[in-house]
Amino acid sequence: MVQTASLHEEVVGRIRDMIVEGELLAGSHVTERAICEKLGISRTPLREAYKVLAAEGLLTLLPNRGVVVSRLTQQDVEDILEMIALLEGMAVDRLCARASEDEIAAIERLHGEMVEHFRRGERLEYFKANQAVHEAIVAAARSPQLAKVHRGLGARVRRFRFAGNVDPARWERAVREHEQILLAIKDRDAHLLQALIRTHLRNGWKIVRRQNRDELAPPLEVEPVPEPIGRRRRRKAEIA
Amino acid sequence: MVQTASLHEEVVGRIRDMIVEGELLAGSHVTERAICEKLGISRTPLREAYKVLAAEGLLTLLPNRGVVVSRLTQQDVEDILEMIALLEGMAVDRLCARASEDEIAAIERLHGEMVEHFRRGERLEYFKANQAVHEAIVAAARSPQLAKVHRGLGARVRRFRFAGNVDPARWERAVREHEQILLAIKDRDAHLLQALIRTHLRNGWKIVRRQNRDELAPPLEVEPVPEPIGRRRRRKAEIA
DNA sequence: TCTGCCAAAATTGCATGCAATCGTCGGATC
DNA sequence: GATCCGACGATTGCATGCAATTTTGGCAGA
Repeated sequence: MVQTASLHEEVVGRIRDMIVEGELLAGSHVTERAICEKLGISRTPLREAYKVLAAEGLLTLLPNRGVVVSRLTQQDVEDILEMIALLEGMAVDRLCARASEDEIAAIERLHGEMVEHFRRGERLEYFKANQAVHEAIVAAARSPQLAKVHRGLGARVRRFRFAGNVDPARWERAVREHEQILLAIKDRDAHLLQALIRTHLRNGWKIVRRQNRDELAPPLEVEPVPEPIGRRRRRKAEIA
Repeated sequence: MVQTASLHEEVVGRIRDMIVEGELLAGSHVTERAICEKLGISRTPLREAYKVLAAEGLLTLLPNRGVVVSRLTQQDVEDILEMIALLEGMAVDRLCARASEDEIAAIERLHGEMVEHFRRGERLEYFKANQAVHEAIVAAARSPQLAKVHRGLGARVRRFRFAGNVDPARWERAVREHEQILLAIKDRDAHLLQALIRTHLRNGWKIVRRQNRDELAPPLEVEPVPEPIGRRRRRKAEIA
């Protein structure tokens, strides 16, 4: 049974896609009315979606002044990728200890599809398959909490990772790294996997950084949020 | 300048407190009107708060059927604590490499306050100071992204950790572990810190598990969410 | 007594309206 | 000419209203 998402959930997905695909640029101000008209919805579900995306870190709320697409510094992206590496490390530990043969077979199948997309030079499909492999690895750890945090972090940097996948040499190397990872999974060699995954993400980051140099906020910038002109005043409303 | 939070942010804080303090029990259904009247607000900011707390994992949204306070299994709590350990491990790595002497001094000061509360047997104050120490350690890593994820995970298990702090023997031992951690911080001994923090959280978990055996959902329960009676129907609204 | 079904009540989802706040532009003052 | 001030338009924050869905209660039939 396909559980149809509520309207605001669909909106969350749509805006997330718009950010990932670059339709909404980092740092840009997103007015409610513009999106409302674009999606044909009213402001209420949109505002609910804003709150969710802000909690995820993709949007930044400016009280009384709307929202902007969050800008990430190079350091931010690096930190998030390091956290992803830690979580995937935790995932492979559990995977080696507890995954069923079926789950490992599923990972192998997804891996095969990914390699096939690589052979055909299908960049977008490869990217999605790559994501699917990483998510299957996390899923095999059988921790909903881990999967949730991992997914949230992945969403924040997906845009940059995609942009980083354009270098042909890196692409081929990434596939080779994945081959090694798959072998280590089949051997349930947790120690090796830790090292491989860490290296894999680290290598990826080098490219991401090079490709996105312009897109990313400079590391030293304190806060890319425009400062209010006047001083903020207190709200009068108080909750009981 | 104190930035007064918007109404829905205050509501988020209030509901979070209500969950942490046990006023809202895990698994209980939370109707909008009840909270609205209790806080003297209308449904709009409350619903926005719901979405944020659901994104954080404290609430679970049941489409068309309201929200329930998320129930965590023993495994969930264990997984979250392990993730916290990983993140704090990452934090101390950076702390050792980059923290200023001022930041370390601040940690030492908070640690001192915590010990003082322990000596006086002030349980709640100790608990808060303990949190402050852990947050100061993460803050010294100077990664807003890391801090954000760490804070989110901490919120999800705060309730259980507090309940776990009632065992006198564990309490004293926790303080001793903190003493060791502080020393390792002052020595900037990242390797030792990793081990200490991991052990510290693991020891805490043993008590948490024992104390909260009733509160936590049993590990094998698939989904604690009450099943709908009728089948779900499709929504008719579609976004453009 | 139990089951199935239908209608009423309760609750949620979304749209709209109004008040408060913010940004801008024009004019007065120094 | 620059700065400060105030009013206007635009935008956000919150409250309320209506439609849709779920839940409940009762009743008929087995």
